[in-house]
Amino acid sequence: MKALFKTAGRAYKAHHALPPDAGTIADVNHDNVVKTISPDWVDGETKVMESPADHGQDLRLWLRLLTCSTLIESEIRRRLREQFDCTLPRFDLMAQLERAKAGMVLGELSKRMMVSPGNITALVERLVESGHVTRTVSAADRRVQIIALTSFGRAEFEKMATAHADWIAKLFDVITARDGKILFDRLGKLKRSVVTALARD
Amino acid sequence: MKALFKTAGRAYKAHHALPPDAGTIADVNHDNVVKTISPDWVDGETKVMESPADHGQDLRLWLRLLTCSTLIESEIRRRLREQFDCTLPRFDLMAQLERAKAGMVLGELSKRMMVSPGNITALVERLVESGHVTRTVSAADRRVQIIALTSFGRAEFEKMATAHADWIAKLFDVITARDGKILFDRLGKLKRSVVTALARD
DNA sequence: GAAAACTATTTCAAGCCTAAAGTTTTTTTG
DNA sequence: CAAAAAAACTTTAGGCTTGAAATAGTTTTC
Repeated sequence: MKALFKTAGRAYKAHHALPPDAGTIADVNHDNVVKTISPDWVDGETKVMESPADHGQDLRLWLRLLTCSTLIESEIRRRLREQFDCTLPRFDLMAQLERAKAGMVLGELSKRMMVSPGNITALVERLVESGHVTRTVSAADRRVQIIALTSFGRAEFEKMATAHADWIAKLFDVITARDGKILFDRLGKLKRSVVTALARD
Repeated sequence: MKALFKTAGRAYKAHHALPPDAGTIADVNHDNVVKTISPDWVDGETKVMESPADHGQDLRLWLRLLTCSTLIESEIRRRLREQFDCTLPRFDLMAQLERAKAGMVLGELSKRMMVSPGNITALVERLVESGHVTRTVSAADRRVQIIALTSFGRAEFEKMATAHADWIAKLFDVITARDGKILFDRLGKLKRSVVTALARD
């Protein structure tokens, strides 16, 4: 595949730090940061706690959630880049295609990946260039493009998917099955809460 | 502030779909997608379940976690853009600065926000241009730049922070305090698991 | 005190991502 | 059927992000 791009992953990243999940965002990566933290934080948190309806609890939960997913996501991006010279969006796109034997329409890819159509255009273009996918104009409807994995693309993806599953398993190593179940369950509730709130518009 | 940029938020986005958190990633945003889903998915999940050490459970948990945070994050980006013509990175940077009365060194910002230094350079540049922050070369060490909120920046930030806390509270509305506590707690465990795994390198 | 090592920041190339404004093709409607 | 509407993409401008290389200033070492 020979270096399609110079960089692309985000090795750092983990925005959002509003009331900073007490000592936890910072202490995760830079030991020397912690000492500078305590006094400000108390203020920040106190302030938040005083707002109506206990927003503080929700905010802290949100920040911790974000910290977790960013931490994991960054690591996966880094490994995909270092070990496979691949980005997460490329991996995701191939993951979608893997289960669509007959290929998938560009718009469908966009919907499933929850990214804008214009984004997919360029992403697919690069994947075509590197020989991972093909793009065919549909005979039935000439507006439509069908994207499918090449056998090379499929082979590459299998390698990455195996490694990926392994990385996740190792990262989640210490979590007991029971806690995993609880998390999964409560995150489901959270998702429903968010979706419900979003629907109220 | 008059339109600093044309776009910037990601209204969609929510990559990763490896074994697709059954019916949940897709059904969240595009009603018409659901019908195309069922058969592929079962296969996907079955396959994953068969892998050693029950990676499937971890993978599903990871995907659900990612779905949740992406969902919330996208919405926040969207609202920041629509209601305040601001991006999440800008908001985050100001949030960091808000609790640093005397300003903060660029490198410190980079560490706290967990993004690369080169990124902060441009972000700060734009915030200086729009009058939200100031950038001063330190007298003690001329390599160092001290970034601080202007009073305008502070005022703008306060408005956004208030709205932001409110958005989160509304999104988390349905979650009981008890479930919130459980989530917060287990996410703490998860974070420790991840950090531990990352340290083993 | 000069050379070497280290630190803070900027610059660069390239990919990611969005919203909005086109383009082309198909479907709907009067 | 022809005009209008809708659908599937592509294009464009512009912000975000990284890793690596370069710049400039400070500290350490001999």
